[in-house]
Amino acid sequence: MTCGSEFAPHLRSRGFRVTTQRLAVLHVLRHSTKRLSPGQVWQQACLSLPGLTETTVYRTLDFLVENGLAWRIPLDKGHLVYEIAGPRHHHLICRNCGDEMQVDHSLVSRMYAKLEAASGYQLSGDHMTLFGLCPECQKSKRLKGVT
Amino acid sequence: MTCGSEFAPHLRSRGFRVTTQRLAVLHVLRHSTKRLSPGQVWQQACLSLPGLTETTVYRTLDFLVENGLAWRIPLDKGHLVYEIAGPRHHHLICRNCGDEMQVDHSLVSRMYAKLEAASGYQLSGDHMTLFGLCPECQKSKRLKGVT
DNA sequence: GTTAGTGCAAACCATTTGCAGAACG
DNA sequence: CGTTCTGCAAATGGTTTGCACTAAC
Repeated sequence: MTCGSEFAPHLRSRGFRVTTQRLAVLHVLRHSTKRLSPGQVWQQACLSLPGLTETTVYRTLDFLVENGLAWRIPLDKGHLVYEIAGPRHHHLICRNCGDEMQVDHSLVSRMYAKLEAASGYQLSGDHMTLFGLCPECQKSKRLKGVT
Repeated sequence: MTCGSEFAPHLRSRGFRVTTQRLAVLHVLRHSTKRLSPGQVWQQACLSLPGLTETTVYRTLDFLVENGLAWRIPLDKGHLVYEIAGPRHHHLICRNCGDEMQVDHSLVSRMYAKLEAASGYQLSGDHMTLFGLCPECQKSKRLKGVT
């Protein structure tokens, strides 16, 4: 559970307490290459902090999202995954093999501008997750109708 | 419960049965200006078909999504809403007042192409929902930190 | 010492499942 | 008539809540 120096000031400066539970959850998110469900965060955080409660993980994740330290992303069937906040990017997920790929925000920033101009909305820093078929699965076709 | 003539052929031609329950759910989706949660679909469908079960609504919605007659969209906190399938478009939702606005797919089609070119992925006909502040709520600022 | 934050256990609620009966074709 | 689909009721499982206790500051 390193990461204390990375996140503690951010928390303290806003009047929040720096607890081992929060650091454990932050540590897991910070070092995961994948986005994680609450259950997965809990399992992994338990390794460094045995006894950690699932309840606390839920509360901590909500807390981190509200304070801009983590992002919450709803996947296709409503399941939520969490990711450490950082440079803005988006994800493509393969409907067939589940592969996840990151794409830089620069690829879509023009579209954001276009949408704002057309709608008058001021868009949030939303994370987008789009679904499709990865290059490998396109080759090995003969799928059950997934598009 | 009109809509029979609109959807029945599509169902029958694929070997599915045309039931009053399916037509009732389709009717609700077809005539709603908003996207609806399963519970909302159930409530409204019950008006035209008393006795309809929530279970059946869930099964029907899944069925419709799998067969391309409806779209399932996960909102920010993982709650699912459903919408009748139709010409491709996307939604902007105001984080403050909840207002929903449609935007045409043409505004984002170039981005889809760019992403496919950059990633090698073949993207699905995904529906995007982005969040932000609608013009009205931008004016009446003094919000609780929503962005 | 105060108060925010946590653990525990119970409650919650939307969704899913098994099975017997209804109704579509 | 055979099979798909529905209703019912119970189970499920992820998430939330209340409250007493712990620990950060």
